[in-house]
Amino acid sequence: MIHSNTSLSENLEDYLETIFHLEKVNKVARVKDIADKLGVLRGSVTGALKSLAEKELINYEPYSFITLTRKGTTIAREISRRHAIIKSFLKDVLQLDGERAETNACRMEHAMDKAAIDRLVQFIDYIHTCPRTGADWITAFVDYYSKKTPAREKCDQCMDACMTRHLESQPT
Amino acid sequence: MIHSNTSLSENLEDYLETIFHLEKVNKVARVKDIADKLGVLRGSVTGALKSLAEKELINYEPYSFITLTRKGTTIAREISRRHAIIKSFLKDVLQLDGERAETNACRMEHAMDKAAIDRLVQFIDYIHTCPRTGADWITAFVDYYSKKTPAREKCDQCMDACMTRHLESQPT
DNA sequence: TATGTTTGTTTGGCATGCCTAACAATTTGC
DNA sequence: GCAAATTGTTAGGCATGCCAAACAAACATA
Repeated sequence: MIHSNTSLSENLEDYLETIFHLEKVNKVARVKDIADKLGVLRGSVTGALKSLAEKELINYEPYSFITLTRKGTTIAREISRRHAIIKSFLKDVLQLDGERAETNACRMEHAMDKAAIDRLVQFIDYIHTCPRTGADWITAFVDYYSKKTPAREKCDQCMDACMTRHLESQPT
Repeated sequence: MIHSNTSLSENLEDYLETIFHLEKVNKVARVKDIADKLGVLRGSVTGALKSLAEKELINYEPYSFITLTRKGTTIAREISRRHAIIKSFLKDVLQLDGERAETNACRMEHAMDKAAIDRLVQFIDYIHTCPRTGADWITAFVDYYSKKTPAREKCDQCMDACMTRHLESQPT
C-alpha cells in the first residue's frame, strides 16, 4: 500500500462533502443519496467510494453504509467551511440571490487556497466590525448597483448616520 | 460537422487565454510558447489546438502560426477580464501578495459566472466610490488582520479623517 | 417465506487530457 | 544550400470520471 494520497480531485472533494452532509442529516450516507445529490448514476458513485476508501477517508465495505473516517471528517469539514464562507460572501456581501450564491460557491470552493479563504473571512469580519462599514453600508451597496446614481445628499445623510452611530457607541 | 460547441472546459479556457496573451505580446502564438506557459509538453498542445479549431475559436493549420478568430477573441477577452478582476480583488482589496493572487485568480476565473463577476466589479467600484470606504479603509484592513486589536482612539481618528475628507469634497 | 422492488456493483465503452517517444517539418548558422 | 537545432505532429498509453446496462444483494411485505 503505497497509496492513501492526500491531494483530492475536485470531484472527490464533492463526494466527500456530500457524504459529510448526508452523515449529518441521516447518520449515514447511502450510494443512492450521494448519486442523487451529485446528479450522477449509482455506478459512478461506487467507483468514487473505492477511491475515497483507498485514501482512507471513508469506511466502506460493499453493500454497507458509508461513514467518514476521522481523517475524512477533518477534510470534509474544511471543504464545507470554505463553501459556507464563500456563499456567505456572495450572498450577504455581494447580495447575489441564494441559488446563484450556492452554485458559484460550489465551484469556487475548489479554486481558493487556505490563505485566500482565511483572508476572506477576515475581510467579512472587518466589514461587520469597522464602524465605517457594517450592515447599512452593504444595504447602500444595493442602492449603488441598482440605481447607479449616488446622490450627494444621500451620501451626506449616510455619513452622518454612520458618524452618529459611532459616537453613540462611545464608552462613557 | 455538427460540432463547434460553445461551452469550453477549464483546460480549453486556459489554452484560449494563453493564446490571447501571446497574440498581444508576439502578434502570434506558437506551440512551444503555449506549452511553456501552461507547463505541458508540445504534444499536448497540438491536441488542444485541434479542439479549439474545431470549435472555430482559433485559426489553425498544421505547422502554421496560431491566431484567434473573432469568436475566439471575444471569449478570450472575457476570460482575461475575469482573471484581471478577480486578481484585483484578491490583491488590492484582500491584500494577498501578487503571486498568491495570481494563482488563485487562475483557478477562480473558471468558477465564477457572469453575474458573480459583474457584481464583484460593482463591489470593487463601490469600495472606491463610497465616501465611507476608499483606499484608507483598505489600508486600515491590513491593520485589522495583522494586529487584531482595533483600538478605540484609532477608530475615532479614522472616522474623523473619513468625515473630514467627505466634507472637503463638498461642492461649493 | 417467496416475490417484487429498491439499492448497490460490475463491466465495457467513451471523452478529456496528460505523457513519452518516435518522427516530420521548419528554421538557423555556417 | 545543407547539416544541426528547434519546433511541431503523431501514435500509443495511462488516469480520471462519466454513462448504460446487466447482474447481485438487500429489503419490504403480502
